[in-house]
Amino acid sequence: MARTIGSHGPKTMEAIRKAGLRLIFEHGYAAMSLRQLAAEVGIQSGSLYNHISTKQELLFDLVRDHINELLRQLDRALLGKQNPADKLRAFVAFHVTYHMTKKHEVFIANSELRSLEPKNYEAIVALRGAYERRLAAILAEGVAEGEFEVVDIQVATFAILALLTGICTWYRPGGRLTKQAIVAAHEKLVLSSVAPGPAPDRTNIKRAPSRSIAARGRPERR
Amino acid sequence: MARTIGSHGPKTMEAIRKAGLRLIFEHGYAAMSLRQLAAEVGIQSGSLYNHISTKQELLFDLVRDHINELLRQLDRALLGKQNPADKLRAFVAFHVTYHMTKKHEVFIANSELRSLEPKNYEAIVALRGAYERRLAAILAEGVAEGEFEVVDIQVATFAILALLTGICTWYRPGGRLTKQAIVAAHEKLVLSSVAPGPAPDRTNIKRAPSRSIAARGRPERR
Amino acid sequence: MARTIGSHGPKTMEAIRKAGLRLIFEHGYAAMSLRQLAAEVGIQSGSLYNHISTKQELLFDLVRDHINELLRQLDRALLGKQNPADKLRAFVAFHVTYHMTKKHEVFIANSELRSLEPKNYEAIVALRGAYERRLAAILAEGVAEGEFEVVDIQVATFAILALLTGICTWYRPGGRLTKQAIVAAHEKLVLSSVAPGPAPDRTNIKRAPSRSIAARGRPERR
Amino acid sequence: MARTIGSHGPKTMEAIRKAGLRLIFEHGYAAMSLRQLAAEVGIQSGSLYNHISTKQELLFDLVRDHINELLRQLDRALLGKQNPADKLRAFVAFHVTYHMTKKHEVFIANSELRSLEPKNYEAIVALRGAYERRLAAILAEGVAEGEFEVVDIQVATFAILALLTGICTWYRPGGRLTKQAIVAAHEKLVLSSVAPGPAPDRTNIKRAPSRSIAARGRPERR
DNA sequence: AATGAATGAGATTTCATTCAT
DNA sequence: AATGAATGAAATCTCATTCAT
Repeated sequence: MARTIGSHGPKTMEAIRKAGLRLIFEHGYAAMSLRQLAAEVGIQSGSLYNHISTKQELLFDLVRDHINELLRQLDRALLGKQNPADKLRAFVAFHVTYHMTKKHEVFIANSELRSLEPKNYEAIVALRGAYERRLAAILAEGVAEGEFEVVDIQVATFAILALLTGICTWYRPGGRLTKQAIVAAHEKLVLSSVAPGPAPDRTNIKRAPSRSIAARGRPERR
Repeated sequence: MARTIGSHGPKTMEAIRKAGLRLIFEHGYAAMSLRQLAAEVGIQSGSLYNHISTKQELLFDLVRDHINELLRQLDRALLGKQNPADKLRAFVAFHVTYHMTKKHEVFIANSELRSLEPKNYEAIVALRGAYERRLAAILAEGVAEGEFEVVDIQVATFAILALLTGICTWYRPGGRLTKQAIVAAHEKLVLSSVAPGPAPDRTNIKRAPSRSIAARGRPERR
Repeated sequence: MARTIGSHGPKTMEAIRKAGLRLIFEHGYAAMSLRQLAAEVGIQSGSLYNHISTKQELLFDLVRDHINELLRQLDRALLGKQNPADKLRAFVAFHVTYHMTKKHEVFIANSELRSLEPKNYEAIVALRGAYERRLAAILAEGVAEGEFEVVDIQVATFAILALLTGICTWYRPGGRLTKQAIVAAHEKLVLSSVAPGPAPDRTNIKRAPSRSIAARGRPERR
Repeated sequence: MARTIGSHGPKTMEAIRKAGLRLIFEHGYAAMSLRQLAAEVGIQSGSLYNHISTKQELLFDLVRDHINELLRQLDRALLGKQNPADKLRAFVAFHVTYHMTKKHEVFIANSELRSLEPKNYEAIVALRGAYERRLAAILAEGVAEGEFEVVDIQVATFAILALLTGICTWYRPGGRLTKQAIVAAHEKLVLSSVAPGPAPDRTNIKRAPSRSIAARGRPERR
């Protein structure tokens, strides 16, 4: 909408990234055409290639830069937190807040991994693993200290991340709830979810032998 | 000349649906070409049109049929459950189990809504709303009876659904955990998450005025 | 010119090949666009892909099929010739005649080798080597029997082939000379060129140590 | 900001010509992009236009300058030669030597005529005609004096030129033969080829009525 | 004389869809 | 119900060329 017609100079690249994020968020990588993107930026589609090398590289750059930033800021948010509950609360608050601010980036980084070419995919999954391990470590520490209780750390990690990341499918600024309320709602859910508590009314569960977090496999391709 | 190779007879439609589910799951709707799909089935792409009317209709049918089936089976799973905790446990068990069995369908029904044309989109969102309302109602009942505690029912509904649906991004049969273990892990997480419990260490939260579940807006399009 | 509008069925492939030969002959492979080619055939450019897999494959097929045919017919033309002079005369007559009939194919097979991708290039050069070796063998035999005299067999082979192949840059049916006259002119030139005869008025020439024909190197690429 | 890397000053034009010759030789005019050329020279493609006016003009200049130089040097090489055989030997020696030194220029001047726009094409063909006429005149003189025997002077002219020009498709310095040996090999072939000699074993050939050399037609275009 | 960014045309290739057979 | 060949639009990407700086 902010069509800076005949966009020029070093601002063009930034405009491409911003428009790219929005279009991929809305339509998906495969469904976004470079013509659309160029039109959004206000240039001819061929002119995009003065700034990007391929469509695939654009996606890769967007995702990689996002995850790097995410990791950097997460580590800052966790700084100084001592006990597992504080860490977990900080993790949730950071994650939710960040996702409300950068919902395009976050959504894309989760949903468009399958659009990455193998080499790029490997690189991103490695980065993502680092982020997941931060949460897994917090949970493991809490379990070890008896503060938390989960059936399986890996499953809990994935589940909590899915829960938190779900925000960017429905959050829109100016909605019914304030950001703080949304953060609080998620803190309650997550903190409670790992609290020692009501045993499920089932028995003979094969307990997870390992609590190290395994790499998620890539969905099989043909 | 005709019918040299490839499947034929009434089995073809089923083969198309199955291959379509897998290909859309792997590559996404936009990135799946009908040539790919036809090749998977063992026919020419033109022959697909003896069975489907358009690519879009195929997606719509797959998603609609899935959600209808989901609702039907959910209602059966909830049959006879009386108190909110039992209902919630049944919901989780059903949802997780179903998602492990039909991960392609479930994933597509969540991730490819944006690929539906407006009319189809509306129809599906309406169906999905019915499913969401089942969970929202359980939570509301539990809160009313003092069994559950959440900051906001709508947020909790979306969060729990996101948590549960996350399974289909990583589940693979034959993995480290049995199905029952996975179900149990999720039951623990979800049941705990809404248990009356550790107050978040924040105050003055603007409480949600309404607990009716609002329709999620569709992401704005151009 | 023979634009069979809306060309259909199995004739299309033949039309593509014929038009492709002419257009590559006239403009060169790189300068021929598939739109041009399709227009010539009377179809849309996308429709070409019902018959060819890529532009490069079209070139490769045209060149390979031509060289195979050339070899086949050469061997037939040489059948039964006993002494080197008869063989050489037959070679010249065949080569010249063939080149007048198929000047497009011949020209392309010589001038567009550089447009072949490495793998295709290797395959064609191997085939071409077989053709060159036929002539080299005739010359070697003639030299051994004292009927011919050349300074270097490899150089003579390349030179004679260049001489003979030059025809397709200027020959046009209906010109000043009959085909027979053209053949006779070339027979005279080639037969004389290797006849024992006027020593060049130079001395101390480093004689060629080997008379085996070496593979021509591919022009270096970047 | 400007002039960070890459050649500059008056040497740039020479670098462009040299790189252009090599790239056209290797890939052909149509397949050489100005980006490639600029990269080779070490500048941006836009900067080429400080030195050339269009891609087409670059080709034209390269070809024209080459042919002019060729003519100039040929005339110097023929200076003082009296009888046809000496002239022909001098022609061959000059041509072969020159082609070994300037194989890029020679090859392009022969193979890229079709890439010239009509006006440029006419100009070059006129120049080339002058060169061809030098050889045709030598042959005619030799035939008139009874020193040479050919079936048709025009055909012989074209054939000998093709033979001699073939060198630049295979010559590479440092190969098996010395330059002198290569020259000698070609002198033998050419001098012998026009020597009165073995009548072809055919009869009733329609003799060429004219011995003036006709202009080669340009290949028909669309 | 060089850069970097733009243009507008055009390249090859793929797509969903149609239809006579 | 399947094929093979067609369409017309659209995809990504490259091209020669221009021009303000």
